[in-house]
Amino acid sequence: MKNDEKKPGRRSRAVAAKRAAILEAALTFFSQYGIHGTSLDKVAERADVSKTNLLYYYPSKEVLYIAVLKEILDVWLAPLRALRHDQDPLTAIRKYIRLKLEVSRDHPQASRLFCLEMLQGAPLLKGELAGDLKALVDEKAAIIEQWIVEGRLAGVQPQHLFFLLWATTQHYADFASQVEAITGQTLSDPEFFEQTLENVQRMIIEGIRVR
Amino acid sequence: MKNDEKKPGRRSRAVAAKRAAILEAALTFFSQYGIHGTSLDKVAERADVSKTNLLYYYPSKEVLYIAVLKEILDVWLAPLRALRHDQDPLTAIRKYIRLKLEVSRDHPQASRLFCLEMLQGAPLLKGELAGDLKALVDEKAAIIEQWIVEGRLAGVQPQHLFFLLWATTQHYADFASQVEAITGQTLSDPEFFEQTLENVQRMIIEGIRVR
DNA sequence: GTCTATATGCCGATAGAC
DNA sequence: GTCTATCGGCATATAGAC
Repeated sequence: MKNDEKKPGRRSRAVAAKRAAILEAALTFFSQYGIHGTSLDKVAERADVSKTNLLYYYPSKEVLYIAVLKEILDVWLAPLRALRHDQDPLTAIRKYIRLKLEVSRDHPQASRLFCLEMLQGAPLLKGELAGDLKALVDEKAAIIEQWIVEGRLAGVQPQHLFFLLWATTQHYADFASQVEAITGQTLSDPEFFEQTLENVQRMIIEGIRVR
Repeated sequence: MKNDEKKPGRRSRAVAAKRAAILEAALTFFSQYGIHGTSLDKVAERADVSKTNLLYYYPSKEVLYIAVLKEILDVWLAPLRALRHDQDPLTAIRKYIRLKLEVSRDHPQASRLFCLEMLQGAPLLKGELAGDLKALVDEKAAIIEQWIVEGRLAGVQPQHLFFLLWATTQHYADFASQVEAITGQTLSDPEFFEQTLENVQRMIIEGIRVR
């Protein structure tokens, strides 16, 4: 209690580890079955704590769910934050695609939970969406627009470009089972990852019209 | 019982109407809350039948869920079926984007339920995915490849092109709340629909590099 | 085919000892 | 902080009358 935030001692470090274990276990199930399809028993078992103990750290299922959501939102936003105007437009977007595809490879569960939340109308994320995300997107959209004005990027509406980028990169995480059913491969296969990256970058930058 | 399939009489027509009402109500809830987040009470209420009666027509929740899934799979596949080799490649793909975007506008719930199922690893659709879908995709991928060989389309791997097309068009249904949070608009607004279509078609066909 | 009543099981959350 | 025991509610599904 004394030093919960700063200079974590042995005790609070153990506590933090436990909270982290619970969060991770929760993400595993929430991202696949949703909040309703997940029982606290399962989460507790996976995190190797008792259900009562879990409820000691997170007083209700919804509190736990929101805690998980907040964590993943940062992961999801990180690549976009990296977009700056003092870069070459095409290089920047190529890099953005790589970063986002890495998220799909390394944090597919985060991507899926985010998607799940959106499908439901984002009831628990509406605030963040209208606030933080909207502000961030507006800021980055201005960069895109400037590039277009400078004639360094073809004329498209920035929001639609973002949607195209998000949708395409997340697809490999959210629809992984479909991707696997059709290609027989996963992003965790380095060869398939590079091949995917190459194709996505090329299609978005160059389009599919023959020159 | 006599003529359940052919020449539906008054009785079986009434039955069919009831089954349809149940399916529609079920889609409404399943697509938003998933199978676990949906109670049969709610579905029954919405379809204006008693819960017991619902269970008479669909003996279990899972049976009902699968029935709904099967229905929407057709809707989802229809645009792809329309793709033929004897078309101009770019015209065909432009049209495909329009059809798919119309599905996102007119059947957003179907799109969302499909997405939800994918997120879970498509446990109840794995069979169809590996069979029907895979076959259809292979067939259509061959068309794309032929266009490429003929020099009428830029060189990309057909599967990745499909993923790009699917992801982008479905995004406007599945992430509608995000789209609305950022643009303040919906596909049901005709102006926004045309603007979206225009942007998506241009980005995919032309890319974002300046010429 | 449709109803009322109910069996049955699961799960979130709390009480209270230690 | 962690445990055992348990409450209370909800939801699927069935039994059986009409």
